[in-house]
Amino acid sequence: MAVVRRKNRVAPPPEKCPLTECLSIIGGAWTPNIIWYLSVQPRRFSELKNDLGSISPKVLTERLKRLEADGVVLREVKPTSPPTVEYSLTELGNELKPAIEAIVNVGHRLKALKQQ
Amino acid sequence: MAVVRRKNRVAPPPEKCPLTECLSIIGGAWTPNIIWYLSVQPRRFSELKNDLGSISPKVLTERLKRLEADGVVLREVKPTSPPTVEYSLTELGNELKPAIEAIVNVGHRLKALKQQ
DNA sequence: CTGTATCCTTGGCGATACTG
DNA sequence: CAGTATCGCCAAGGATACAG
Repeated sequence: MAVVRRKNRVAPPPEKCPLTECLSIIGGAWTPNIIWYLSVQPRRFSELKNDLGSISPKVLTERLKRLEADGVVLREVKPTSPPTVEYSLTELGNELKPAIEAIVNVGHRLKALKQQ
Repeated sequence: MAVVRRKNRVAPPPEKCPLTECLSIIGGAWTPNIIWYLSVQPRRFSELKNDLGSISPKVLTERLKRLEADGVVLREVKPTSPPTVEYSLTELGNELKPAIEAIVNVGHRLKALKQQ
């Protein structure tokens, strides 16, 4: 007796967690950074490679193909010499920007807090 | 001659990508979902385990310890019988909510677009 | 420049059993 | 209930070389 018991929970989880759809797109190493750089301006393969530092071309190709298949990134071959390829965000890709920016904002705040 | 060359890029990448800080916290399997559920209400270990479905206790422990060390999650042992432990978001943890919600919103939109 | 093709490593994660 | 302790896997990612 006199056992203290916790109150029963009233609310079950309010909604099955709906993160999966979006995370399946922006998940994976480098992907958020790629979207971040493309959100600033369209960029070429080698420009992205430089932006990202140590990414291997294989992985960059993989990510870009995936993003293109998801309708997030547009790939355009320019008739220049030598041929160049320009990657940009599609309209759908731009919908990801608020999410990325929210992450960036929190990143800044966390960094600030840590330095205190 | 008459070689078509692309215009030089004016702007270099505007800012070193600032995603790392935040992604090091919400990155990793299950982590965003844990924050998502905790953002609704404080929850116990086994409640989270149920919420998350197939997560193993080992991984859940790992994640919670990490989040606690990052100052994102608060762990409180309640003097009940049997002893229970309640996890909740700290003030810092609440700062992650906008990012999570942005991801959720995009997830919904992507899902809607795919179904068309 | 823009990728492919191969090979190899690692650590994140799952499964299971067990403890206080 | 709330976790540890072990074991093992395998797929994501890195390194490198090569091709159109």
